[in-house]
Amino acid sequence: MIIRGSDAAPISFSRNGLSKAMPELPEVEITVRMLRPMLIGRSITGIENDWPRQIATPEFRLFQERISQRKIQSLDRRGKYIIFTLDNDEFLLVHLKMTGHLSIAAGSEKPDPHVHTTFILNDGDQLRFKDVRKFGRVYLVNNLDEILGQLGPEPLDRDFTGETLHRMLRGRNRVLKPLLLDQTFIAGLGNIYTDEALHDAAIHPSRMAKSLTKIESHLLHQSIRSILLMAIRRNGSTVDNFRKPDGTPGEMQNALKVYGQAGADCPRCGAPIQRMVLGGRGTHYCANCQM
DNA sequence: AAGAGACCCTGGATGC
DNA sequence: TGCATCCAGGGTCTCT
Repeated sequence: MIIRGSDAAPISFSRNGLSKAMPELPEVEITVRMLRPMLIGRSITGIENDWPRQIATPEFRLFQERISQRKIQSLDRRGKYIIFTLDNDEFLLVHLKMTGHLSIAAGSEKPDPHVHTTFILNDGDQLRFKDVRKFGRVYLVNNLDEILGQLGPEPLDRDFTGETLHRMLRGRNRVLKPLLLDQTFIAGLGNIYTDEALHDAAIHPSRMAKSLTKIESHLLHQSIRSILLMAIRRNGSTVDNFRKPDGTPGEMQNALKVYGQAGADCPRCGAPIQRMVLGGRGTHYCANCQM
């Protein structure tokens, strides 16, 4: 199931005790929505690349050959992947990871030094993939399952209900926070919105998945959906670095209640927000009202 | 099935 | 003040 949608915003906090953040489902969705009307129907006539490892598959020369002269038929999202459907039934996939960013620029415009892959479009404009940390990857495949086959359900899909989540959590002997970050469990959640959803549902991140009651599972389901939808409505979170494809920031960062808020008052109960490391990831929560 | 650790990479923070 | 070094940060893969 592919989500027909919009554009993305990675987040990035400066170093004062906070953290860097990356594009999660809402930011990828925003990116897709913004790029879609600008790209559908246009052709890729060539590619420039100064860091071939950004092309995950196939090998660069083959990639170059296969992408050339391809027309973009549609633009979609699945989890945190951006999917370009090409006119030869191949798919160009982009994962922004932490600092990736896609934008369209005139060919005459001087590129940012962190742009490593540039798709030349038929009218001279360019689709630029900028990525400071070089974690992001580009894939060209003829079978989507090759890359997306293992992804879990889409949290905003109609089929993903509270009952679904309850069934998925039941019997899972795993700590909740790392499980929610596992893309094969649910596709699209990242560190920021997982912390926010758990806080919203008043559930402690270190609870075991199987310990959630049916009511708690339904609450968490509702929180995951409402947090993601709010983030999409607010054009994603921008802290420091993140920009939408048109260069403007998102607004969701102003609505974050726990992520990056260590030491601040919990908006619900006033107790200080804590930070701990769970599954190797910074985790923000309120020890007083998340049970 | 679950979890720990490594790896990818950069730039801001820290130490000297 | 300037330079060198350290390490956070998220997703994925490998190994146990």
